[in-house]
Formats: sequence, structure tokens, C-alpha cells
Amino acid sequence: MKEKVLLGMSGGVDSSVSAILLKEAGYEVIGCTMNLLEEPNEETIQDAKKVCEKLGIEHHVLDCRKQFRCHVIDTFISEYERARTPNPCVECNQYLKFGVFYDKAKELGCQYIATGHYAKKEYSEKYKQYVLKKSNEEKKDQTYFLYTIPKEKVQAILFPLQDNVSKQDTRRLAEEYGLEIANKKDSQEICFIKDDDYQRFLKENMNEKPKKGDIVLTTGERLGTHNGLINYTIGQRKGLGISYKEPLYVVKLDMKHNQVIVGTEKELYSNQLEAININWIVNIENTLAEGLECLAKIRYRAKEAKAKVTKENEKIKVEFYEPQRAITQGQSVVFYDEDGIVLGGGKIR
RNA sequence: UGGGCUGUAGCCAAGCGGUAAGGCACCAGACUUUGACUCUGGCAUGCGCUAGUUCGAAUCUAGCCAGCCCAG
Repeated sequence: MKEKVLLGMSGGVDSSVSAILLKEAGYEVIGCTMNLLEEPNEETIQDAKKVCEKLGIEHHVLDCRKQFRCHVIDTFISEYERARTPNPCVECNQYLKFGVFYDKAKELGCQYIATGHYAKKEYSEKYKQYVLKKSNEEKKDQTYFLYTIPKEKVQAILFPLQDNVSKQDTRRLAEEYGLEIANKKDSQEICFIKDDDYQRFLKENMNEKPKKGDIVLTTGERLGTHNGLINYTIGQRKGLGISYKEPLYVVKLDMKHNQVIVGTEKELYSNQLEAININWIVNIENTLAEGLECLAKIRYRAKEAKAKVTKENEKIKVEFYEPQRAITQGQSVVFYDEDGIVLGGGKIR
């Protein structure tokens, strides 16, 4: 009896090649495309369907619009309303891909779910459990978005691309199999904002209209006017419309005074942060009392840095050995060990 | 009204007789499953205006205009 896998298929190269690899590995593969948007993207569904036909596997469409709206889009908006900078992909993985989708797999009697993420799942002798680990393809590694996966689900996840060397190899494989989507562009930007203009999206969907306010230097000097705090994030340089003898970056968003505080690059650095909504994938919570030494990553595509993590009630405190640039509320901090195993992570406050 | 100082791109600013540095902002592209950062490229036929000296002026001279400061 073949083992059954439910594979999330976006119609892109990565998930399509994943289907091939799973099938070759001897699994019974069921392709499933999640319909997340109110105005469904027919093209992605059709692309996925075509790939499945070609490979002779079943294909389902799973309607997730409601859950996506409530867990991803609404959260995205409300976080911005609180002057934080959310990362919708983190929520989407937590609630949709490893929530709704996982449940669907169980319902269909699948032992595994699979996605086209660049990440590894393996059994760790060190921790005596299944763990998530950084992809060999460091530049494409997506574990930063995956730290919210509940530890008991890790065992049931397959990342078919995990032994592939590179994105290039993935594309080459797609070509070898004659998949039309072999050269489809990588997805990027926020999937539910079709014109990529998140500021417009927020203006149209927020309860309150963004209010103009002052752009103020850390010294107190007023430099200009901003168009509403939602348009800014910590570390931002472009689009401030203010001139100064050196580059200025957003250092702080002050909701109370409705001010954007700007400062020089030096002022962006800080060596500690607090995080909430923690998820530990590896059982190391007992070591937190005396402080956990690990590597912490404060944003996607930032390099991880040595840090010490301690627990304070429901929060955790992270102290870095080297100051980090532009630590931003709403983004995630993800912890790794020296082997690239994901220990856990949380939301920066 | 006298005296002094200053006027170079949207902003800051170098240059001080040899044919307009640089930074900020802005624009375009690259990178990117978030927002950012970063990188690459673009951006003054002209230096407050007008005359003059000179082979040659943003640079020297004169007048004018504007702004700032000090005195009344």
C-alpha cells in the first residue's frame, strides 16, 4: 500500500516539481490548490490542474477564502493599524498551509502533507525528534516563514525539494518533464494585493483613514509631513520625501503623537528585543531558565546572529552579542541552532 | 537708512581663473513568497541678474536684485 501525500500546489515551478519528485519516490500523490482569494486566480488553479493531469494524479481545489480573510488579511490590516509591520506569509503558513490544509489531508486519509518550500525536515538524533532545518540552498531558504508549525505536525511534513541543490535544478527538472510552467516567474510581493500597492490596499480596507502627521528627527527637529503611519516601517529610507545631509531612516513609529521618528543609520541598531506568541518546535523550553544561546534571525534575508534567549512570563527576551539593524515590531524572530535546525520563534514586540 | 555676511539642481554642499565634486530627495532597473534594507543606472549647456576684464569666469571687477545679521 502506497503512502498518501497531499501536496499543496500553487501552479508554480516549485510545487509542480515537488509533485514529480513525490511520485517518483513512490508516494500516492494528491494535488491540492488552496483557493485563498475572493477573486480566485483561475490561472494558478489551471496551471496546477494541468500539471496533475500530465502526471496522472488527482487534483482538488480547497476553498480557504474565509480562513484566509480572517487569519491573514484581517490580521495584516489590524497590525498596520497598530503601527506594526506584519508578515502575512507567517500567518498563512501557520493557519492555512499547516492548519486548514493539514486538516484536509487528515480527512482524505493522507499520512503526509507536502509543500514546495525550500526547507528540510529530518530526524534529529541530537533532539530525538523530527525537526525543521535550513535548506541547502541558503539564498532560497524559507524556514523563516515556517517557525509557527506545531511540533507535533513536523513529522507529517515532506519538503520534496529539500535534497535538490538549487532553484536552477528545480527549473531544469520542470523542463525535462515538459512542464509548461518551467519558466514561470518566482512569486513575490503580497499575494492578496494584486497591484502590489499595499498602501492603497490599506487605505481602502482600514476602518480609519490614515492621518497625516509630523516627521521628526530624533533630536526633535521637525523635517516634514507623513501621510499616515501605515505607510512606514522601521528601517525605511525611501519615500520619506525629506532631505538631509545624510540618509535618514525610520527609527520609530509613535502612535501616541502620530509621528514618524527618523534618525541616522547608527540609530537603527539595537541589541535586544522582546517577543510574544512563541512557538517552540524543538523541546528546549527547560533550558530557557538559564538563558538559551542560539542564533536568531530578525527578518527574512537577514543573517542570523548570536543571541541569548531568556523567558519572562509569557514573553521572551532576546539579547544579541552584536547590535541588529532595524528590529521591527510585527516581524518575527526565528531561532536556529548551529546546525541550522529551527528551534522556534515569535513575534517581535 | 548705514555696516557686515550670503546667494551653485527640490534640499544640503564642494569649487576660489581652465571648462560644474559629493550627499539627501526623486525616477528607473536588479534583488525579494511580507513591509523594508541593499545594489546598479539616471538626474544643473549651467552657478541670483546684467554688464565688463580675459584666449578662457561659478570663480576677478562694477551695478542691480533677494535673504540674513548688527546698528538706529
